[in-house]
Amino acid sequence: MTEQARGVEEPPNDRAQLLLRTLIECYIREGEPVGSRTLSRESGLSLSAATIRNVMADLEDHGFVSSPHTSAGRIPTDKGYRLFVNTMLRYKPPGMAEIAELRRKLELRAGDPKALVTAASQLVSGLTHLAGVVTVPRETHASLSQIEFVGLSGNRVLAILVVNGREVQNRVLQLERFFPPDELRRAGTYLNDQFRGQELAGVRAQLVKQLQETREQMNRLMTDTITLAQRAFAIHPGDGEADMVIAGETNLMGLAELSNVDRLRRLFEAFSEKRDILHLLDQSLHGEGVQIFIGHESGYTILDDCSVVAAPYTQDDRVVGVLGVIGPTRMAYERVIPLVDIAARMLSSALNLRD
Amino acid sequence: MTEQARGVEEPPNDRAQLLLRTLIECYIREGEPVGSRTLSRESGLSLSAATIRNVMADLEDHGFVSSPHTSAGRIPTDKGYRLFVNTMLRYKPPGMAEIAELRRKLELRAGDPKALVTAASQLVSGLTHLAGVVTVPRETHASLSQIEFVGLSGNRVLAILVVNGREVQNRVLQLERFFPPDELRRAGTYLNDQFRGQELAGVRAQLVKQLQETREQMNRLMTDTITLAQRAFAIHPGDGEADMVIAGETNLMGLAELSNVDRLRRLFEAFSEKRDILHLLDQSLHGEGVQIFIGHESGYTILDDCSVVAAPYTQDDRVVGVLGVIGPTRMAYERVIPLVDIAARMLSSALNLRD
DNA sequence: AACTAGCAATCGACCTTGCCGAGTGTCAAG
DNA sequence: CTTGACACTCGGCAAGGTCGATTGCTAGTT
Repeated sequence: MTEQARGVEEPPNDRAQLLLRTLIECYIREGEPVGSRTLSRESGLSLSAATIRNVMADLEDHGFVSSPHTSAGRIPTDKGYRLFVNTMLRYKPPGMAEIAELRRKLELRAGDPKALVTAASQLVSGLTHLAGVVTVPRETHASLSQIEFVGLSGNRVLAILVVNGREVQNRVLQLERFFPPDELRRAGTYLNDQFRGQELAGVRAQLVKQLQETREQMNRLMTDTITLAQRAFAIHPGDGEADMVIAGETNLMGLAELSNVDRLRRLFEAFSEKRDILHLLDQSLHGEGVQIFIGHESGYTILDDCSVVAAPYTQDDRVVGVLGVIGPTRMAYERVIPLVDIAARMLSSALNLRD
Repeated sequence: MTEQARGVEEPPNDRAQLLLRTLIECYIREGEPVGSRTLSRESGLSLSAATIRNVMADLEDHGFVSSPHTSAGRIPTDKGYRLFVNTMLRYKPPGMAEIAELRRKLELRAGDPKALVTAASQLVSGLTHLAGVVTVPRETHASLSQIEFVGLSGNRVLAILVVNGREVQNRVLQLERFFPPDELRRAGTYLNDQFRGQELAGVRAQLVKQLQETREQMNRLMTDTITLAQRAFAIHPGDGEADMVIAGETNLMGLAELSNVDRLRRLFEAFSEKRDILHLLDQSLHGEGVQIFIGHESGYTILDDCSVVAAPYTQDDRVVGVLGVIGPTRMAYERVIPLVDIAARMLSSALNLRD
């Protein structure tokens, strides 16, 4: 029994790999099934079409390529793309001009995370002609810089939290009783003195503890202050769950592989639902560097025939979000992957720019 | 010379109108060109197909219908739809269940304009199976309830404006020098005493006047306070220009009349550009009640084959935005128009709910 | 043993043809 | 003014045919 005959999952030999690479490059370029004659011309090897057919039959047996029907060349399978991406990709880094544009447009928005994310999404979308997607940074470590209370009409109070010295969060609290302005001010001063510079999560924990201790002493004023603070520091809707910004979805329209209108609609609905896409991107949060999900690998049938290339980005050396693109499986990986990589780095550095 | 022969723009006679109405109702229902036999069956008049053909020829001469080609029935032109909508529409108001759903889901979000607008957009989109679009309320009259300053890192100061007793605006100001906390507090107290309850625009004007008067007295502290305030009340980016929320764009996919992929893409690009759509909706801001733009009437070629049904909504008896839907010219006007009307009223009342 | 050439078979893409049905315009008769 | 009859037009559909590309296989070559 030869190795071949056993039909196990060993990688194909060098020649077959070269041919697979040529085939995938051709297919990505042309978008049409590649036949043996074309490969014989383009591979660089001086092999006849007949020989190539034999190799192709092997590759098909091993599941790297498939034929849409008898007598239309071969197209890569997800497994074929995976091998291609893993072991035989020749990266083409973006040109200096593109890098410069990225840097310029991102640095322009340094200091405003929301604008940065939007810009990054639009930039990668524009440069790749695919859909760009960036999750908004999650507040992993949110240290309290300042808190203020402002009385609104009725029993409502506006809590303003300044976090990490630059981001501002507003929370409107509906309270049980009216708090006069000076009481609000006193509460603010107390909290600022007590908790400035600490993590929000930690503050919450301490407040609970204090509340129990103080309640025993029946100090009404203190209890109220702490209750007020607890409300302000309560988990905010949207605190934990991430959000994302998508740009250039329209680039996906008119792509041959998504010509099925119904599939395209479901894809767009997935974009506005966000849930599945976010779950997928979450997986890139852990793991370093560029992650690539090819076709069914994502696990979401909506993304069949689509690939996702994503890279985490950091703030203060912690991963806080993911930048990536979504496009057809047949995308120019050799250009997209380095671009996503660089864009994620630039976004990180723009996020960390202090002003 | 008979009236007919003069070929002027007089409306067609009753019978022709009835036939036109039947034709349009048929076409909206079926989506296919309507022939003379169908009309003869459905019109209720006992006329033969031949007679109807004569009437149709007249209607075509007057530009109310057109034939895609010889020997395919007739379809309405924009002008035909216009006459239909203006003079012979039989409204079908939405059912109680739908009205109840609208009211419930909107009242749930009373007090949060942004959430209201999003919900309204999704609701009308869902009920009509078209794209829902709502402009966010413009702050026509913004009376200052309260202003507070919070020092941030560096020379930056966060200004918090509470407007109309409920809406909160944050503005980060990059200042020339450092303002210590007590100076910020004094400025806040001064401005609150001076301007509480006044219109933002008025405040701006008064500040300019005060600045000139005070400058002559060389009161450094006062000048600085006023400069600070001026910055806080400066025209905010996005203050003047409106924004909007679109929901259910995907409903437009797969509609026969938008099957042209390229047209669909341009339409979606117009959605994300927003500019043209906003201009169009602006026209509905003035004018009362439901406005309808049919096909080319909008003046934007992107919206050819599309109609826009929109109605302004109010806050404190002033028009502050527009609620509407975008769909194919061939839409069920008799259901959509009353729905948009009611939805706009409900949005108004939800906006005016005090809590 | 590896490679190649040749060949038949297969299949999709594309075009033509013919035909059907739906629809129109016209005309003469009622 | 209405009607039925007739000729004509056009899109859609199915059947059939050609063309080209590609494959699998086999037999021959290096």
